Amino acid sequence: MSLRIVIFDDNKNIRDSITLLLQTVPEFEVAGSFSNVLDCIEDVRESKPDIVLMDIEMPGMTGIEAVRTLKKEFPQVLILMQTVFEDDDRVFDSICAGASGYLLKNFLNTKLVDSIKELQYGGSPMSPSIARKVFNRMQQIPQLFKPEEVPDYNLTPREKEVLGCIVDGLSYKIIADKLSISYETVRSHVKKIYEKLHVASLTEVVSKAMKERIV
Amino acid sequence: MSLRIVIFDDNKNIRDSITLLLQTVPEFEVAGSFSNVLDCIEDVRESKPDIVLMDIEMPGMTGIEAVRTLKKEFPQVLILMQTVFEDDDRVFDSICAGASGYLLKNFLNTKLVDSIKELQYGGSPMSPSIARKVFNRMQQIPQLFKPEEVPDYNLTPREKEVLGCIVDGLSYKIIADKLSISYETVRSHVKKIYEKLHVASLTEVVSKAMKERIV
DNA sequence: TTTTTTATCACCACATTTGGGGATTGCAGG
DNA sequence: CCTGCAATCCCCAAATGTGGTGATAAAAAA
Repeated sequence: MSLRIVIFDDNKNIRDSITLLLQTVPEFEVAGSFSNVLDCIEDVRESKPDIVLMDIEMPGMTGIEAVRTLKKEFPQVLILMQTVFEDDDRVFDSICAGASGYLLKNFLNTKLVDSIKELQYGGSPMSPSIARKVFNRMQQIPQLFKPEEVPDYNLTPREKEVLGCIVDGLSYKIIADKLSISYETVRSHVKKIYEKLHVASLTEVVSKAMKERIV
Repeated sequence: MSLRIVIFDDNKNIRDSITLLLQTVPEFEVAGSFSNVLDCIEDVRESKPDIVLMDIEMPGMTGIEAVRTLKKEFPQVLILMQTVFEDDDRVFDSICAGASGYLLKNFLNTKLVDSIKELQYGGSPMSPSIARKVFNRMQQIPQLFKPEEVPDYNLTPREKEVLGCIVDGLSYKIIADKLSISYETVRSHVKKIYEKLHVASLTEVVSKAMKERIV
């Protein structure tokens, strides 16, 4: 049983060379090839692909928008981004839009066929630098991935309140005013917070509090 | 120049076979091989590896804990998880702990050498099913990965560098030291940052920078 | 009931940051 | 060539934050 593939890319040369490349694999079938994604829903409805190769930079609508659209209409279709861009925005946008793989174009010749097979068998092929970006991003936002481990530091309610003000960038004086307590009291709370968070400056407090989403 | 690799795995057979496998590659050097991670800091300090292969299931301390520990002490060391587990918890825990790759053991023989090379050249090798998991997870939490509007504030490279240090909680003195510039220069940069971000204190800088993901 | 924790306040000495001025170099664009 | 700007450095005075060592009253836990 053959694997139906369609290509969206505004560059005819690329479409053609991809087509040629894919035709060297018996079980692949290029079911369509389009220069823009304006009618992508119709195109996909008619060509019934298993896998879509999607460029990002295209006239009219971007490939990323098209991914969003297609995934809503055809959730089972696997989409492989193939593009020259590797800025974070476009990479993560594509993934969040529903792409299942992200291949940089300089890897096209050597990796495209393998990547498509990997997609088919439940993988998510990416170029190495993309994979690293993904890892880094996941490490930057740890609390999203392990909602379990939210350190508590057992701050008291009042301390949390003060902490909130600090994170908002308020000075001790203003905090004292806002909470209707004395400057020295604010200081006391801050000292406790320092102890409990194991830090030694306001900037560290803000940084730690935001990273670990205590606020 | 050779690449130093150490292995943590409680199974001697596996350690030995990995060692044999790696020895077939001239530029690889197995700098150590340990059956547990209880002394991993010491082990790594002494063997000075570029890359650590880490099993998860080990007596005493898990490989995931070890990753966290090692990454704190030796941020530059790249860690490749190599394990039989592919439940979401352990996969994402490992990544968030600081691993730079995740290889299932049934891929060891065929992929280990390639994966290590990929790590070295800035990639993050994963077994296909792991990659798919990662994509799925990122798609589940889209709004947090979506790079909404990321205001730029046109900070200069140097200013961004200083900003990074501030967010890390460093004081002007330390920053000056770290960037090998004078205290007064740091101040100049900070003044500029204040202007550009429209803030008036370090805490506001940290807060704003983290909220808007400038860093 | 006694002890601990929480929230409040105070003082001193020291460190760090902030706001206000300037200055020099070197580089890129008009 | 001149202008603008990034990056480097300097000084002073004032504001703000930090570390240490207290204290008191009320509430919660033991």
